[in-house]
Amino acid sequence: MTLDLNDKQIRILLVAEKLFAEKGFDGTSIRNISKDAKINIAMVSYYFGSKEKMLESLIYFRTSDLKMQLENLYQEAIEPMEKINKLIDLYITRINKNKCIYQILHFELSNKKRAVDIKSFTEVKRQNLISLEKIITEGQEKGIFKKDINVILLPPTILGTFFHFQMNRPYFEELLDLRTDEAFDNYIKTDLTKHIKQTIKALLINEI
Amino acid sequence: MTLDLNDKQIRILLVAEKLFAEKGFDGTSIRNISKDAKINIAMVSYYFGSKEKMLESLIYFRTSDLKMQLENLYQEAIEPMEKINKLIDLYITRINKNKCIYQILHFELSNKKRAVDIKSFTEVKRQNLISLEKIITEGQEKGIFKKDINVILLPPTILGTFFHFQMNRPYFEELLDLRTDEAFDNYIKTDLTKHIKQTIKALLINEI
DNA sequence: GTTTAATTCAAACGTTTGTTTAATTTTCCT
DNA sequence: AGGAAAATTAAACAAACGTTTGAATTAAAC
Repeated sequence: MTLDLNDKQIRILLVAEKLFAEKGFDGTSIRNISKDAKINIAMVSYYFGSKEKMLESLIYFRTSDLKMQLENLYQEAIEPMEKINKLIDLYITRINKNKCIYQILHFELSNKKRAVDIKSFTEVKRQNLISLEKIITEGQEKGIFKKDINVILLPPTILGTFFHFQMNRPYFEELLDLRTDEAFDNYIKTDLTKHIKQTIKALLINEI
Repeated sequence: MTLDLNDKQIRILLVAEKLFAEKGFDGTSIRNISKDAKINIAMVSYYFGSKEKMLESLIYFRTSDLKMQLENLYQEAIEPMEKINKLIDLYITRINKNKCIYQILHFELSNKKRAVDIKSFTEVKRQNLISLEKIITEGQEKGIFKKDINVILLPPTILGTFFHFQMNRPYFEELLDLRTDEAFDNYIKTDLTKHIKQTIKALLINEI
């Protein structure tokens, strides 16, 4: 699958991304999108074929470049624990920068109504897992990490903790008194990131 | 807020719960629900007033009894670490038994389109946090848990890990070769639960 | 048994939905 | 400049949406 999108197509996708994230795919009409993007309602069908195909284009547009990021990380000449920390930073920064598409994916992945093509995204996850496994093995061979680690369940803990915090934003905003966007983002960058790093580190090095 | 639901109303809610979880609130029509529940389409408006009010009734119906469960746990005469393990078991069993409503809540909590009344659910979360804080303090006073623990971020790690695993079910089904519902549920009850318990234990007792 | 209230139903309501049409405008190439 | 291709438009399409209506049926009360 390849995408060759012009400026106008990208503008439509950006508006659609925002609205899908806010109101869901079914909760957003083509008329909503065309109004915000200041285009005619026929343009969506003209450029993408249909509303669903536009969603597929959007997902591919936002996830296809993810592939290479973790592979590069493995090649860096730093300690395994440092790689893990960088990996967590990378995940949080990346997802925080692309909240909308991950919000959409989060819903669409568990939606039985549409069989939207997310093979490309699954492939990304598989690749990332392989990179993570390599880092863990490296750390084990150096005697830094302990032996029995369920690598498959590490991403759910890293991503799950972060997503859960994002999904319940209003609740944590009030609980932690984070009234501005800046305060909330800052808490993620400091306390939440620190918590996740601590959690994973504890899992990797402490014998229990 | 109180609810006095008759058998037919509950039957409607159960069908709605299933469909909302599968296809989303906006992705499910009243006609879908009435067909599956074998009732006339007018009955939803007749009993609940509107589709949105039905959602509110459903959320209240499913979450109002949650309140007391954790309070009892704190009172039990067992070690703090054992209480934490029981708490994790309780969360996983409870959510696993009520997958549908948590799937719905997960989406509705972050949906800007509807301002559905979830105050009752927020209150449940607050109460649970207080119970958890009491357990942690008890463990710290006994010298079992370490001092600086970010209690607020423990539920996101417990619940987030579990939800992330549930939300990406098709991916993990293939990755872990869990082809039947039984195999999947069994993996949750054994490996995933063990992983979460290990994670939290490592956070509570290991100095880093 | 009659009356009153609650329930159920088919039909219709006015909107909104995603998509298509056909005419028009703009862009690009020679 | 002229003609083919691409882009844009308003209008219309049938289908689906949530909700309401008013008559028919059942249940409850006296």
